[in-house]
Amino acid sequence: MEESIFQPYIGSRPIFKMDRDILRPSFVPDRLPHREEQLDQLAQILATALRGDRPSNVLIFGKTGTGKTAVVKYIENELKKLDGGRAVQYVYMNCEIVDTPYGVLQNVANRFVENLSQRIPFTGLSTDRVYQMLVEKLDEEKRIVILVLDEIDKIVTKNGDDLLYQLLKINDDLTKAKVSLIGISNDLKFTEWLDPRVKSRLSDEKMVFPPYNAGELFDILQQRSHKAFDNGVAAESVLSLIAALAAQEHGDARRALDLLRVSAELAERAAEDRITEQHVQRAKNKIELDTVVEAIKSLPTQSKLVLLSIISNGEAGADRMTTGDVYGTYKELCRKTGMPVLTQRRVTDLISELDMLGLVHARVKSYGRGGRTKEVQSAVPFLEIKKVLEKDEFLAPVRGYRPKSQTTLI
DNA sequence: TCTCCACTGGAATTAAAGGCAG
DNA sequence: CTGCCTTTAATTCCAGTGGAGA
Ligand SMILES: Nc1ncnc2c1ncn2[C@@H]1O[C@H](COP(=O)(O)OP(=O)(O)O)[C@@H](O)[C@H]1O
Repeated sequence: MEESIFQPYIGSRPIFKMDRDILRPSFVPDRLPHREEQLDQLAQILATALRGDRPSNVLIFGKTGTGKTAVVKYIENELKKLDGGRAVQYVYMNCEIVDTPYGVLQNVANRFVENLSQRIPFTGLSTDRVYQMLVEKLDEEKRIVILVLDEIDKIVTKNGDDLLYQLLKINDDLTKAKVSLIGISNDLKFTEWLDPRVKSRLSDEKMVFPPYNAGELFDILQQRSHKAFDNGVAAESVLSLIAALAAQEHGDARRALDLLRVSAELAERAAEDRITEQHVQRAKNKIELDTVVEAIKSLPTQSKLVLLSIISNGEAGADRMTTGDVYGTYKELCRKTGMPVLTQRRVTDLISELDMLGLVHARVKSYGRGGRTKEVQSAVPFLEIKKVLEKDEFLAPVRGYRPKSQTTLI
């Protein structure tokens, strides 16, 4: 083989076979260990569709990586195999990505539009109008539509349950077609946000996906690694380690598979012929840092300013601070960067968002006479994150910034 | 019990993007 | 083409609420 500048990076000959796709989250294996019950239950519910009747609506609960999406997709594939006439159609919608009523209706309707020129635009129309177009499209044929709303809690907490109310009674407006809803939620308590009528209609059937324990994760990993690697690449001891680590993370199978994939990539890059426990540990660190770095890169500038304020204060020796302290530093950073200064009300919300992303810790605390406020603390390593933040061109003017000594810091 | 410093919920505003009727 | 309307995201404005130390 010719010498090329890419040589060191492409790994001229693979040390071991690895089928990356098999380890990706989008891959649906032909067997889902430890989800037999759920598969059965869902199959039973949806089998109705094959007889031409509308299946019950289903509400599925479970933390991330408990196999909810995998089970739904699996049944979708099975159903398609049996349904020759294509009278049953699946529509999958992730409400974390499409999180507005208009967006959901528009996207669903567009699945049924083949003619590009007739696609519904992403803005401009009224929501009612889009709903009407959706109804028309659906009713063009006799069919059963199974609408899967993943992360359904996201759209409810953000926009209320009006959209769900509308979708649940869409069958009243349809004559030929019938629609069933499958809602998938991470949050067991999200039904508290729902109108009781919406709640009962949506949850004709309820399913709960418990987190996997280490043993179950091990089985899942073993099944996948059999497919993805040659024998011996991923030893049982390595798989148990990964399973144990993922079990600590609320039994997240996605985490486990990510760990396995990244470990394998590290092993491959080091030109070793098997995955070692060291690779796993390194993979864990890499994934953790990568996730945080990605989250920060995609933050809007204002959030970056708030985060930088928190980090700078922390660096200056005040690990824990109040909202007021953050806001003080934030205002100064805005001045130096020429960015507009948002109100403290808004900054409070931005801090809460950073907390949700796990980038900072924030909890409300009362200091008696000192008032009641959030106690804020950075949750990310100062140096690395500062480097990432400072790559933002808007933050260029404050590279190397140190806050003025603030006596009020806790 | 008083009071401090924000938290927090909600309404209102603003600006962007874009369809549609005249 | 113009003016008007819709949705959405981000933000401001307003004001009631509250935990606990002095
Ligand atoms: N029982 C299982 N057997 C094999 N793979 C599984 C199983 N449960 C989950 N997975 C895999 O774990 C990953 C995450 O699962 P997913 O269904 O997307 O989780 P959720 O939707 O609950 O967040 C996917 O790659 C999926 O294939």
